Amino acid sequence: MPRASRAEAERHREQVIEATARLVRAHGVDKVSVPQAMAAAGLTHGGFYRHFTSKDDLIAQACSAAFAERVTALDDLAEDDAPERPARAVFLATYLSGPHRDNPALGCPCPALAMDAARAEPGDPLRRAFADGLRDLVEAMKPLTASDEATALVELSTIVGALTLSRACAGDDLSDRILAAVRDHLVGGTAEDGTLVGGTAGGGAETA
Amino acid sequence: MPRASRAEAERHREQVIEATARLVRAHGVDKVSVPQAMAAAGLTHGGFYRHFTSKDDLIAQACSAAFAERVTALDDLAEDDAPERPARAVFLATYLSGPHRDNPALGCPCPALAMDAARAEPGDPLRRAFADGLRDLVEAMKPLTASDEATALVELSTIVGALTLSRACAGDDLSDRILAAVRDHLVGGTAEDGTLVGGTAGGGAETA
DNA sequence: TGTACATCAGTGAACGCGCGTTCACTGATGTAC
DNA sequence: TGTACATCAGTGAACGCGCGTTCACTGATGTAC
Repeated sequence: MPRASRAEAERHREQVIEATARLVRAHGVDKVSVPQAMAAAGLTHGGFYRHFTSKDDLIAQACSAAFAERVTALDDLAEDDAPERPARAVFLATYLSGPHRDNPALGCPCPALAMDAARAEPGDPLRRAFADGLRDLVEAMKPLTASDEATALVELSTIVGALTLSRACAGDDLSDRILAAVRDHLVGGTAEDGTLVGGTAGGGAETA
Repeated sequence: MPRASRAEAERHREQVIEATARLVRAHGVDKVSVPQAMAAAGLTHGGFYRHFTSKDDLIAQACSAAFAERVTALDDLAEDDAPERPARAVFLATYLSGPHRDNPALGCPCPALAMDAARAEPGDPLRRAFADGLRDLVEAMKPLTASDEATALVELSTIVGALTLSRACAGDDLSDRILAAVRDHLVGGTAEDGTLVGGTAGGGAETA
């Protein structure tokens, strides 16, 4: 493959970013290599620097792509809001589900990338990408939870912490108990919004 | 230093574990090398395998040490409980403080190590060390929050998520707003336990 | 529309580096008498 | 208590490996006429 057309090259660039957005959520920033990311688009590593200025550059773009993907999903969810199937309850139950815990690659970038972002140097583009993405995600959550930023931040903190901890002890009884406890707390009996989602049963789709 | 006494060797082992417990919380499992960990006890890397069977072994022991350190701190805090200075409020305000956000090395292992544990292979001793440590930490929290496991899990999830996110966007306005929102939510006006800790002011000690 | 040529997407070998781990060696410690 | 010797904590060089990055090269694409 000695020379691709501009359209092909642009498609390759997008494939690399999308694949990295998945790989990085599943395995962490340090465990995704340039050769791996390029291979995901069927390319060898040599051409990497025609698309990106550095590995850090790619990682930051992958982080932004992951947040953008989630914001779109949240916007779609908010549009499908209905009294018998409140978007907030659907969002929380899906977020706090076994499938979301077990499939970080397509899940929320907050639990997956927050510590990588926290450990990035001040000049690392990942820091800005994460902060900007987080801000967008909080904005997208407001219509679902309440219009108040503080409430959205508390609710996001709660579900991010729950998913983070449940992933860390996956395979242990405690993992499911964490998800169930937080699900009950947020969408169970005493939630501000009345919802139809009640008990401690698991399940839910892969993304939210 | 060709041959240390057994007592010295044991002290070296403990120094390596303690130093690694700090390094690993600050920089992550992948960023702490065997030479670094040994250097923290004034040793070269060659003698590493007289103390540990592998790097994974050291990391797991460091994780356990970090949890043990925190459980001790929590037990001490519970003993100092007083009506005018409720241990729960002290714990939460300290946990959700700027100093705790900015000093992961001596802080809670949950936000610092959860994703490293989540990404460890099933056979990796870090997974078991984290799950066991988490269980101990939840037990130690019960006397502070409520005697109910579910409540402790919800509260822990909330503060772990808040610290994780605030670290990821440290340097940005949003970082302080996350900590303030969750602090107000948990120890502010509507908290189940009445407390004396009220507003949105920052501060607090380094550990809790 | 057809030809000549510059552009540049992708290749694959090479670089220097730090990693986890191994090993022959040193010499003080710990022990047996 | 004093001596002889085995033990073993720590040293430092070496291993194979994969990493991020660079670079000379290839040849189809895109463009100028």
